[in-house]
Amino acid sequence: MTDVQSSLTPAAAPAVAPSSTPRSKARQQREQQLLELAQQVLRQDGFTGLTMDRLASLSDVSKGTLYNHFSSKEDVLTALSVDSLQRLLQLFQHASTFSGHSRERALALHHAYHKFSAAEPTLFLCLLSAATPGVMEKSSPARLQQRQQLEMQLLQYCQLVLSEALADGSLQLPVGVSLEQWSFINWALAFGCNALFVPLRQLGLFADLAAPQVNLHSINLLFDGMGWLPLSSGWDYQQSWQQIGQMFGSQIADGTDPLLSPRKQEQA
Amino acid sequence: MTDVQSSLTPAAAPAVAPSSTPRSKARQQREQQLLELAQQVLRQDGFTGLTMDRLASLSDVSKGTLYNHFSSKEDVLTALSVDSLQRLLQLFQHASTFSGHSRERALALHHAYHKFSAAEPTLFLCLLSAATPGVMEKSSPARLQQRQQLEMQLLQYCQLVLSEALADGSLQLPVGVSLEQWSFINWALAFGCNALFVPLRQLGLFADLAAPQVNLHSINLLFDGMGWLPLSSGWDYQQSWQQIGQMFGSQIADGTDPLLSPRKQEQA
DNA sequence: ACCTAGAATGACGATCCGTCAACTTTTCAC
DNA sequence: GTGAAAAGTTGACGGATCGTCATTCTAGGT
Repeated sequence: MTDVQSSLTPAAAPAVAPSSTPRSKARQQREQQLLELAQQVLRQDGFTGLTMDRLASLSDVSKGTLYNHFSSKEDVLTALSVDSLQRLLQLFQHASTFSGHSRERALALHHAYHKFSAAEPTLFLCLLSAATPGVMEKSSPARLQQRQQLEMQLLQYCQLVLSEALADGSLQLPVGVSLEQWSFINWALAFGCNALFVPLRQLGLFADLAAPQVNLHSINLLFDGMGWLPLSSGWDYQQSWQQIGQMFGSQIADGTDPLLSPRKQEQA
Repeated sequence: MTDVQSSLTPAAAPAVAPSSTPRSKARQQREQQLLELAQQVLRQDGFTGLTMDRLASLSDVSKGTLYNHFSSKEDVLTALSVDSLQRLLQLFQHASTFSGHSRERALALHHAYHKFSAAEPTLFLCLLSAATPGVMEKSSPARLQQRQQLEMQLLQYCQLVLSEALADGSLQLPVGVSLEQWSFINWALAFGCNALFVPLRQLGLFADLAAPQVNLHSINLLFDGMGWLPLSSGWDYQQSWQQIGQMFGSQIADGTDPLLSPRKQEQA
């Protein structure tokens, strides 16, 4: 609880053992295809348009097989959220390698989160929906646990950067405050900002240019409040933000919501 | 967009005209009873347990009449979220009268939000669910608009307190930053914190004592980052928090999730 | 007492969910 | 190579829930 320093090297390995038997390998591959398809349906016809019958008929498997992968319709949403978290984890891993001072690396984590929500609004909405009781009540315990575990891993990246900042002296922890608390607060701010942004963007409100600005401002306020050096008054974080954006440029297709995002795979 | 100063006196009046004809008055009263009942069902049997047939059979009206009030099951959830926002609005109104300096009043708003989410987790989860596409797609446009309008009114309270702080000199707006941005950021942080807290609390994790602490810390970080005087280093906001809590003591039943919260009304 | 506009009812059709007995494919022992 | 057991697949089916609508009821006016 107090000292996580020792376990602070987040593993980039997938949350579940890849179980390299050819059987379950093919199984996982098909599951990915199904999730891909579900995503496509969500984008085209909204969350109301996603039904199990439809998903089955559009795919190359039957409904029975579909239910071999997902325990319920809601389980599909949770699975999509797990997928999103795994991709976020990769982005975080990449972001944490940004060459700069520790506060810039923390900014890179926020940037990754923000860019993901902007580039993949549908997946982000899955993330939001999967946090809803109506969905959680009907999802399989296994998948819920997977989700929670991934969230923990993401939080560990936050804690990693924070601990680096403590180590290099650019940040100091006041008495009575824990590392976990500050990383939780970072998580909450990022989640809140993006959760409020995405629906607004979906409605066409809010110029796309405003969102990153406000996001950056919010992070600067938080970090300045922490006393994280260099303060925003003594560093051009606008420029850092753009540099980080360039680093991510190739990783995330920005702007539009691409139809097939993670890997282009046609169903055979 | 730039100057909302003039319209910064939030009205406490209900969002919709009370339309005092005796007909629609009775109609609204019954709608309240139905929402009360729906809430009860949600608490007892979860979001999965809420069906229109069940709601109708438990109430004193038939399904047809139910659908005269709500266009769909999801519309009930949105209606509950509208109800929640109206109660939040009242709490905000009360909070904004706290006698203290402007930063304390802002803290009071956050306190109100936090306490509401802790005292009425079910209603807060309605608020969360109603922001979900699956629910929004099936809700009536009228009620969605009502929700948005109430959110605007709540934001106006944030802007009101911020503008007071600007007026008394305890806060200064940097160039390139708008009042709306800062109030939005406040909203996002509060939403994020509570949205992450509530599910954890539901699962029994997270001691109830930790949540307010972290919440207060997060607000202090944000306000310190804004340079809002007096800074947390020069004022005991822990004490302010408790004083505000006492002020709300009678307004919100703390701790447990009371079965009949807003007004005790038995169905005749 | 009668009439009419509007409200209430609950039976009904439609949709969608999740299951399961029958059927096909794969694996593996001999 | 063969046959049997294990694993996987299928789609028709039962059940649950949604939302509607023709019918019935009621309140208020003449």
